[in-house]
Amino acid sequence: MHGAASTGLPDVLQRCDHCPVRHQAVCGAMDEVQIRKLSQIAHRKRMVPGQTIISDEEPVDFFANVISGAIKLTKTLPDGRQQIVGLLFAPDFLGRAYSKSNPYSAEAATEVEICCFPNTAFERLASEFPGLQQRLFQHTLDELDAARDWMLLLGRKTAEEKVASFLLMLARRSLMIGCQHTGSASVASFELPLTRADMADYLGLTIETVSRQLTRLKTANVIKLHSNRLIAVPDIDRLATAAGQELGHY
Amino acid sequence: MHGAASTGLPDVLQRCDHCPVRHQAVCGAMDEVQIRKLSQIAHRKRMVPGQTIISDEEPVDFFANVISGAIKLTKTLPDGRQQIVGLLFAPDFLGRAYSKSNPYSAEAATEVEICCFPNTAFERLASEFPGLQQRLFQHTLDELDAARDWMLLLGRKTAEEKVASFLLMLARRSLMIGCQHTGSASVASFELPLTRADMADYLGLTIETVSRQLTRLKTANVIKLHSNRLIAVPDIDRLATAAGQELGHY
DNA sequence: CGACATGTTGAACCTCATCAACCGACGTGG
DNA sequence: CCACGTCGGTTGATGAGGTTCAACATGTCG
Repeated sequence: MHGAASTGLPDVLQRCDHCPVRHQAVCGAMDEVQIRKLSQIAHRKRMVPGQTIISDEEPVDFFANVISGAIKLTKTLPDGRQQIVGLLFAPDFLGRAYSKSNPYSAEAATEVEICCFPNTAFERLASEFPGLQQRLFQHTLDELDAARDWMLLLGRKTAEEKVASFLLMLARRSLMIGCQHTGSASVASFELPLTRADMADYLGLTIETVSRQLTRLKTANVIKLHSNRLIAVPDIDRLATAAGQELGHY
Repeated sequence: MHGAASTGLPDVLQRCDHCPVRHQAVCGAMDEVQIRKLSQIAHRKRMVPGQTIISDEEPVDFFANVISGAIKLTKTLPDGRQQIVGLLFAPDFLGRAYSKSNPYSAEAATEVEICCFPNTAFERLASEFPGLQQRLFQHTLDELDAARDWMLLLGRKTAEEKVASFLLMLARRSLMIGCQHTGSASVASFELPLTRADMADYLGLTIETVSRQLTRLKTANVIKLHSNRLIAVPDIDRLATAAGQELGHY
């Protein structure tokens, strides 16, 4: 249950140097000396789907990098209606600077592996090293952009556009990641990191509507559903059109 | 048309020292020496309702503090559907660090007065003075929280709750501001900074629905409409309930 | 005064939510 | 081994909440 320990190597040697997100996450801003300090306060954790990572009730005493899997940030109304306000993937950063209390909860959507740092130690490191702070700032700006994109989706898009937009986001992500390895395959295929229920909570819809729109997109040959979770996009431009983004930008 | 010039005083003396947001805006983090530097690169601007301040097309070469009025940040779909993704009031900061291009437009919603700084000079100041950068970071975190609150509203709230939530936000704002002067009046009354059309774009609704929900809240005695723009809230807790927030927190 | 912008109200329509039945996969216990 | 419940997902029927279209009211400005 503990990634570092399972190899038998001392933690300090094992960690960070072999970390898959060493150069993409916030740690990317740090040099060898810095990273050594960081690795001394870091430890990995595995979570199973549905497991709560942070709650909007209790104070949080750690930050974390996402190493693998997907984490959903959720907000809930008193009567139980829920909205996913953010989705965190591989090199993303979890946690809010300058505040112990979180206005939302974080929950593992899939199997998740994270790398945790105690609050205080990490903040001290950040104040010593402005590059780290700047990286956090940058990441927050990206999250803000994403949140505002999603506001447009939630407020103004139709159910079909919403589902298509979500798939488009994942398709682009999978192409981005894929392109580093292969040359370029314009056929994106990927696995859905969310259940229908989570998709509904992310898109401001119901489970049923999500399901229906998926089958609509399937019968229109915009996507292929190999299984409940496996999706292929033969023509990404058609998907973009279905998402209401008239080709070109982005 | 130029606030500083109209008094006949030299700009450097006039500016900042008498600025109404001197201690609340990002400049609040700066001491006398810093603020003198800042005042040398700053200049005020007035805008009329509807005037575009920054466009998502063109690059932006300035930051700005909002001194008075309301600014709306908007995103638009290719077919014209629009969503307001942020609203800026008096001590707020306009502009995005680390990026020339903006993913949204900014437009004056009311009469607006802003205090502009050229991009490069301001960023140099920020790098000299980490307190300023941190203040910007803080402000960005607040914007992110607000955006995510709004995602919950857009995705999960009913039309009535949306309108009530918007009014509640303004009511609380007016109480916050009012409390500094008067002791405490639990009767909030304020002026709507947005037209019905803008409210619709903010709430993900149509003009007609906004209008109808306003009259519903009026006939239910949750609010009083003195004119199209003037609102009074006799019992703010009832408004909070109508907004779907079961008393207490926030 | 008429033209125009802003806002309200009514009627018809449509998208999406709700309620319900059903399916297949999986795990568990008799 | 199979009956059983559960979970995630699909599909259908129905209806409500909001959009759309249209008429009208009000206020402002030339």
